[in-house]
Amino acid sequence: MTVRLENLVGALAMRVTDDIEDQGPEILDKTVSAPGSAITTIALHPGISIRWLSSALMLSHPGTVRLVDRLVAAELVERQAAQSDGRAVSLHLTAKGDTLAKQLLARRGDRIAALLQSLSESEKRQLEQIAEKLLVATYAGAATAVRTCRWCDGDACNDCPVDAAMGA
Amino acid sequence: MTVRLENLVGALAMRVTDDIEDQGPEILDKTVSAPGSAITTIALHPGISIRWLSSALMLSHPGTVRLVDRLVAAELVERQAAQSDGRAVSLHLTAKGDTLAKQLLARRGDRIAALLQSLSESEKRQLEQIAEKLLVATYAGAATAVRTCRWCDGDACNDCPVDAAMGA
DNA sequence: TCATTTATGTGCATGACGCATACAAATGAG
DNA sequence: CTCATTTGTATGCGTCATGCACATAAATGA
Repeated sequence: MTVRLENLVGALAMRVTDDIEDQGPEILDKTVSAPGSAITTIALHPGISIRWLSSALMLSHPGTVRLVDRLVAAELVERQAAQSDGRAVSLHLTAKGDTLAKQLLARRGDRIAALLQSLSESEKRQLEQIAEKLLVATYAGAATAVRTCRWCDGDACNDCPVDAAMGA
Repeated sequence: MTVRLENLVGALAMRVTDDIEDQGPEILDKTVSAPGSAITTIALHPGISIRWLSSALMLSHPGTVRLVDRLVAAELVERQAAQSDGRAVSLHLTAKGDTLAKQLLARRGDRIAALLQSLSESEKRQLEQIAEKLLVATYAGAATAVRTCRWCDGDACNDCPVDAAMGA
């Protein structure tokens, strides 16, 4: 039985997620949200492998290979050889990709900030504590953490609760 | 410049949205999240037209027609003639569709409840107030409201802040 | 009455995706 | 050290969801 709080949280979460993801079509050509998530995930984890990227995007392995193909063709991403493992691919953003990542993250921050504008300072402090607590409670392994953080802004992620839970 | 609070809220929102949408593949065959959103949207707005459904799902009009075709073929949805407008289609769930909607919403509620479990009673009250305030602040017309509420549980939506903003 | 707008449906082409498979590198047992 | 197994990546192939352009039907208004 769903109670009111749960329902409001669900609705609000979708609203925020929409605000974040709907900018893909605006900046990228007209593709879906996956390319945006890929760009920001690579920005957050330079050198990430295709395998980890696929789990961040909840995409099949071949699907991720093809997505990276498209990003490479768009000159946003480069495949490099991983140092430790000869099979693995080390994904990095090009200068163009880095610019795009900054745009995506800046717009994400702007939109969330606009949404939170109506809160008082005390409400903001409450929300920050609650969000932090929930992110820690939701931690369930590195794979889900990489997925949860796929649109995170590394510069704003000081004292990341997910990282903290990961270390524990 | 994204601050920590904004980043945490964004990450948490994606986490909750994932929890809600990822059940599509589990219950429906193996389609994406759109069918689930369609089912719950029709459950919340019986008799909704294809046009409004398309704006709730952010899908093109032809894409929505095809999606409804699939749902009708799966015996989850029925097309009925709208009473006031001879062109419009009035979408309703079949008994099978209604059962599925209840399953989807129940699981959604369970997952969000599990997430919120770690909060104290006072934190839950704080979060409910904040979520309500943000949903009101984010209201931007009926189209976005239908979209924001596309996964809402009507039974849990007493005193819906979005409806209230819509009336104002 | 008729032109315009609105709601829905269809032909067509594209493109993203998953499955099965292939290949290359690492790992481990003997 | 050799070879079977596992792991990471890439490709052939088919499927299916999607959008665009267009068609049809009903409502609206001059």
